[in-house]
Amino acid sequence: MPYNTRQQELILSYIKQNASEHLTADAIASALKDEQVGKTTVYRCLERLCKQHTVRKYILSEGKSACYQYALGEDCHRHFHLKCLRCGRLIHAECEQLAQIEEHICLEHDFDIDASRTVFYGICGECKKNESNTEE
Amino acid sequence: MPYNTRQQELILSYIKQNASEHLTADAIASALKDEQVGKTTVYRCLERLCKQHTVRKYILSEGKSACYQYALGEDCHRHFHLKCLRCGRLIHAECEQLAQIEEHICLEHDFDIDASRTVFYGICGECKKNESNTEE
DNA sequence: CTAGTTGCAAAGAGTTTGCATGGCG
DNA sequence: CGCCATGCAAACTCTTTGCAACTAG
Repeated sequence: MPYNTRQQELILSYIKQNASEHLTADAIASALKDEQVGKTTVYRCLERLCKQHTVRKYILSEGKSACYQYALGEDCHRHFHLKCLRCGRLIHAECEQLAQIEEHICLEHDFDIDASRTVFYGICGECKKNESNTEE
Repeated sequence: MPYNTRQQELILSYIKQNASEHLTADAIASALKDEQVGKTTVYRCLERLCKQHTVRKYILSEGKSACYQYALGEDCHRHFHLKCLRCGRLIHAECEQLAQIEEHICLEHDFDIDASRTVFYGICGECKKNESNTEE
């Protein structure tokens, strides 16, 4: 039977307020350091919140921190990540058609995609523009 | 100008011989410990081989070792890769609808996907079947 | 009360780096 | 010979764990 603690409230509240962003455990701990929330607690809370699917965990690149994001009520909210190989920018793509990719691959290829691990690599629009001028 | 060293030959040769498997840096180092190949060298060699696209690096599970696999000569620009997080199997998916994903992301998200770098992570059909019996 | 929660410090795992040595071309 | 490659040890990063103190229900 889970308890309601000050720290847990603060962490969840912070994640909700920043639902549009990817937050690392470290970022959350830093943001709440004035409120006296320990880093270990942040990790343990996030683990709990993930288990109950309140928060989604993304592993965007190896060795780097995992990212967390508030999982809005509707679970059709899965999104994919586009990572630019040139500038390194990470774009979150939320889009109906991308959700269909998941379905297609599941039905036709018998493969359940884990969107939290999957990253599309390529070149973003900005870099495409710059590339036409500046050849590498 | 890269040099040809004994260690590099051994590492590449081992990866080629085990092209059907996903190998961790540690596994490679262990397999070659009799041949006097240091772990640091394995890491640095793999890094080089990845850069020249001779080897592919996979992140199969968070916190765990990355895996490496020999990238066969095949032209991998035309299809996508599905990597099973459970069994490590790599599936090459060639399919008209997947090609449309590329187009969709290019047109709607202004992002040119590099299919040779992009890997979909998830659970394959085989593992899904096994999973229904053995809950984790 | 009593079981879940906290948080410091320390352990851990995987990977990277510093630096002196070794060896390819 | 010059320069890249090697390898040990130590550093590093992110995360988990041990354990005693704390607190919600």
